[in-house]
Amino acid sequence: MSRNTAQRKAIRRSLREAGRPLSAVEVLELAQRDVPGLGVATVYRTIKSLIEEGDLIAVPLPGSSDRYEHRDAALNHHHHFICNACGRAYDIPGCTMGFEGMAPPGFVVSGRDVVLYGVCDRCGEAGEDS
Amino acid sequence: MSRNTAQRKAIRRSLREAGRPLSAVEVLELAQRDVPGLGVATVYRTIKSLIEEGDLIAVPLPGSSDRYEHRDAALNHHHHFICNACGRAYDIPGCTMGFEGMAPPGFVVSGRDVVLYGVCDRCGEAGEDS
DNA sequence: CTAGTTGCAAAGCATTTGCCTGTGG
DNA sequence: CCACAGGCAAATGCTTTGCAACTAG
Repeated sequence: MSRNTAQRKAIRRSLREAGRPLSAVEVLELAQRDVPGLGVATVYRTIKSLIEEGDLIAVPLPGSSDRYEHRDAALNHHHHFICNACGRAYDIPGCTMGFEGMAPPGFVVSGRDVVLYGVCDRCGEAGEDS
Repeated sequence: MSRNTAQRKAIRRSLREAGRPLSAVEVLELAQRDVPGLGVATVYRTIKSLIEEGDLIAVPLPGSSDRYEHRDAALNHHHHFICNACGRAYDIPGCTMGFEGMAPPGFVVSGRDVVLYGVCDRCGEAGEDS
């Protein structure tokens, strides 16, 4: 069913090699290196089908558009980091718990999202010349 | 500079009485009880000016549009809960920490968002007739 | 009186869909 | 060959903005 076209290959490769969750635009830009004529619609359509196939998961973040990463990366439960300088998202390994009991009575907790904000290593380096 | 119009009063009142963070549409619907002709644009504009005045804060949530709540409500640091059934957002009192050390070396953490998902008390009751 | 405020409608953005051409298998 | 995939452009949904009429102070 999936026809393994050049564009699909480029999109998969971008996500695989990024090592962090990518936004649709980031995927587009990376994949366009392989397939210059690639359009946004194709990126969105391919991402959606990859999610349906179970290869990719969507990472919703507060205040910014969804990122996407390989299911494998999400298997070991982790949280995310957003750089206030460059806006990139990163994975943070490790699972924190103890939230389930925080909810008021009558509320049933079934999941959680933890997002840290700050400055990433790359942006930290760049601004160190104080 | 703020002219204390009927619509502004209605919007402030909705947010004050809700007791939880409201989306723009929720504000609109509540405020329209007082001012039937109220338009969305006014809600967004008023919310923005209330934020600039420091009365309101925006609450960005993963995967859904921003909610807004009184600054006072946000003063005692807290997290948020989103009901998977009705989509409403709630405040959860209490501050969890110990995240700052989780970031990889080179990453500086300056803030965090914790969002819990599940079923709220209202929706829990409704579905209890099993 | 008159600058800030409002409602409406149009403009922006990011994402989605329709449609017709292109192509992998 | 031909159904799926892709590119373009139009359509969406949410938020913002332009503008002329309106009103609080």
